[in-house]
Amino acid sequence: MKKELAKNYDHTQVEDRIYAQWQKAGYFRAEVDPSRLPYTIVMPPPNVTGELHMGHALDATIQDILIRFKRMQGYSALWLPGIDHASISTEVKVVDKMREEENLSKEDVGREGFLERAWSWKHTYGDRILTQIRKFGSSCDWSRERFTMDEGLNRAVVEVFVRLYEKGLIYRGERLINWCPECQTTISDAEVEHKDNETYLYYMKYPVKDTGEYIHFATTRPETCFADVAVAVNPRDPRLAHLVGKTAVVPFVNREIPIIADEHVDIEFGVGALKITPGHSPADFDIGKRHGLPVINVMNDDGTLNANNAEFGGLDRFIAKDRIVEAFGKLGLFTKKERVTNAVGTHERCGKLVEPLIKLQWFVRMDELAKPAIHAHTSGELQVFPPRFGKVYMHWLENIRDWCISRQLWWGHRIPAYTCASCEHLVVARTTPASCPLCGHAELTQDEDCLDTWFSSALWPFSTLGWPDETEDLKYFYPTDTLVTSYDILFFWVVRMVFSGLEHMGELPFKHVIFHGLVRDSKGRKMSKTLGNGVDPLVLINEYGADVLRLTLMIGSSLEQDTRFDHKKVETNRTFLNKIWNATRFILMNIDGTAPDATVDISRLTAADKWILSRVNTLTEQVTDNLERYEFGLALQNIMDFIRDEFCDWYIEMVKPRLYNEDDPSRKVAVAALQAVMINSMKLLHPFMPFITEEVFQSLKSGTHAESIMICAWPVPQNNYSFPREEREVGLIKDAVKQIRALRLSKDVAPSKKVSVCVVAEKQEVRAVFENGLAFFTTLAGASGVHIRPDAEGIGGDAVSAVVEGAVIYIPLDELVDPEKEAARLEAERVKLTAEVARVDKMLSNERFLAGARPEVVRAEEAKRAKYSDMLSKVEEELAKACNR
RNA sequence: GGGAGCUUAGCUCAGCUGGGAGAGCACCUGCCUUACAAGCAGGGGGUCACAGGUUCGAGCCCUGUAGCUCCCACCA
Repeated sequence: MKKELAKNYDHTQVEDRIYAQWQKAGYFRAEVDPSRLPYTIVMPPPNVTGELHMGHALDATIQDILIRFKRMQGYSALWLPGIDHASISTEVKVVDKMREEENLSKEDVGREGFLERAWSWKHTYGDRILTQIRKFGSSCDWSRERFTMDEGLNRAVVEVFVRLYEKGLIYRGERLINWCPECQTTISDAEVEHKDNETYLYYMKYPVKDTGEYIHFATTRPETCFADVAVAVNPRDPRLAHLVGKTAVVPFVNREIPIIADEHVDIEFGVGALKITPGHSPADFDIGKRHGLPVINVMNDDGTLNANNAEFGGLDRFIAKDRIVEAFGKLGLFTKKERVTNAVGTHERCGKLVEPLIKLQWFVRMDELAKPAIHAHTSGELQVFPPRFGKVYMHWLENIRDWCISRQLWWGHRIPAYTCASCEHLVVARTTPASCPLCGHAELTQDEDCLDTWFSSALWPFSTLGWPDETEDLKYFYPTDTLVTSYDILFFWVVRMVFSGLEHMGELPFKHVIFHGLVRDSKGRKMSKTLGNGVDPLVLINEYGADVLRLTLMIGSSLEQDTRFDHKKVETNRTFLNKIWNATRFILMNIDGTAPDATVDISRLTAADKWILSRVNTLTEQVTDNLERYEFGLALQNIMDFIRDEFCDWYIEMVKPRLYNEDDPSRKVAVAALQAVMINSMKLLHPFMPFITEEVFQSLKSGTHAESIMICAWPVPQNNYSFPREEREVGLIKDAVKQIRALRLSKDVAPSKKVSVCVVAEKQEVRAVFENGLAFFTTLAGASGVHIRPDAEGIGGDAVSAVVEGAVIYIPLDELVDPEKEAARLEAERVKLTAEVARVDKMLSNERFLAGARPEVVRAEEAKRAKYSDMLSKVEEELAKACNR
């Protein structure tokens, strides 16, 4: 029975069905198997907040390529999937939803009511995201799926918190933190995005007590005036030296503040004096500490000024700025303002201005934790791809500051700290203490705050494997092998996983980190909601299938660069799938009755068979090597080029006559070779395009094959399928066929018209090659009556000629031949070859080249010299003949 | 202020330790050849940003310049 396939590939008939089969067969499940090596990737958990975007698709594609590749290589390959609770983003979304749908606020529903709604959000959107990841074709081990807030991970979080606290690496303190008035929570330094802001620099002055003088200063933040505790000048500034030690007076609140000297002040800037506001500026906070100055807070959590602002209390910070300047002006204390751009901190989630505020918060002490993470990179133990990101990693760790981890949120891991209601003793504990260890009082209240989302993500590579329990999974799969992520979360996540892994596991969480670029739109812009230029990967999958999406993301890409996503590319990439599909159809049409076993009888192989099998060998080597080096784009290019340019365009065309002739003794071997080459190509392509390769494999496989391509062994090059001689010979025949085709077209010979061809080669072995490939002139070049001869005797001026290595090809075309044009064509060829020969000669006569270049390079150049000189002399002969006509 | 990346065909981009400039799209010519018109055959098109340097040899290494992009950063 011949199998028949539809003429065009239709992913809708394939992808979901195959994914379900894989899942049912349990191929995604990674077993703890001491007889095999583990290969582990933990998926960067997508936020439960939203939809998946192209970045996720790229991320998942790279990881799936690696996992499928390693799985086929025989590793026990685990790709552990999961979702992140995304504390702040989710909380904001749930709050919005609650307000819109129920007209309720957090305060209305309370902590319990809120968490109930948040969990229901998680279930709805979490499930949706996981369904979407499946659509990508991701071969995750779903039996090990985790959520950053599930019970096991909560245990890990509490354990880590307690351990770090007991080691003194977590502390609670009043520090200047970044406060987001919009989201009503603290955020870490990493979450602050500096943006250039057009604003004014205000020139103002305070009266200096008992002198009648004023001290001038310039500031961009007049609204924090009432938090000023000093005015500073540079100690080396002669203009203002006489004021140091005197006292200035802040109007309205009439606070007396010292005029101090500090190196930090830039003499050149403004008027060379700086108002010191430790409560609202990180730089000023440090200066204040140096001089033992007090800290005053003038702002409320919602961004309005508080009661420390005299009559300005209650005003919003932006309104207050103008009012205060106005009021200063009335007192003659404001002189001028000028336009200036300065960098302001914004919250990377909501984009709103962040306020530095003093608050009592929890911090992770970073200096000790950073050291081993720095060492891991300098020692080469942790490898980063592309390597330049290593520098970014180092720079950040070397300049790291303590990490503020507490958030004024409800959705997240609650801080395991308890305060005694009686003696106010602070207890950090794994479980709620029954009573105060200090005074025995039974009533303790837990800290209201939650932890930064990244605190739990930082533990992901080991918490997901069962830590703090010493599970079998943890012992076998940790440390993981490769982490794949986008470079924009290097600081948030990668660095924190590294130091957490080193601290709690004593081992790096992964050996390699791969950073890929961002997926941008066709114009190179970042995809974003506000621009509305985002592309939904699921829409594309519905229309074109996941294979095409994956192909589009990977082809012609490198890790170095962001990639542009263009819908047009998707459309053209689809044709490659169709190519594969039709090659398969062709093979199936020629497999009749019992499908032959794909093992090939070497003794019956023709030169063409040997050539293509040898090429598969080389391809296998290239693809494997490129995958090992994370050169995904190159590996994919290798396969595509092979399938299109060599297998389809040449080999299939070459074997057609054998297939169409039922009596051809080499027919069976051709079918077997077709099948073997196709199956091998599909194996190499499978990590990139899992669905179509499986579908093709299922159509072509015979009894001796595995039941799924997913569990096939990765191809390895085999010496007995390496045929360098046939590669050269078929190469020569291809050259000859191409020359004939080009000649025909240039002479406007109708495709249907047969031309007779005469091949002249003086060497017997060259003639043998052409004798062997005689049929190809007929079938591939439209030749009739091909003659192969040792000399050109009797070939007259009515023929056009072309030169290949070792032979001249003549086509008698009678009246179509224009001697002048022939001469011009040959002359152009002669010029080209002369240049080539000269170039190669120069190299080969250079002793320093012979001494310095690699031997294979020298050999290649020598081969070129032989080839080109031969062709050049033949072209010269033909040219002479043409000119004599 | 510090650092990184990019600049290759009209467009989008590859080019892996230096060794005859590539792909896809677009364009031109000819073909519905029984796997595929979502196709086949053939073709045109590039001082590899610029200027120096190292080298027998540079798109690739070094220095500098220009333009674009990004990251980090407590000059108010």
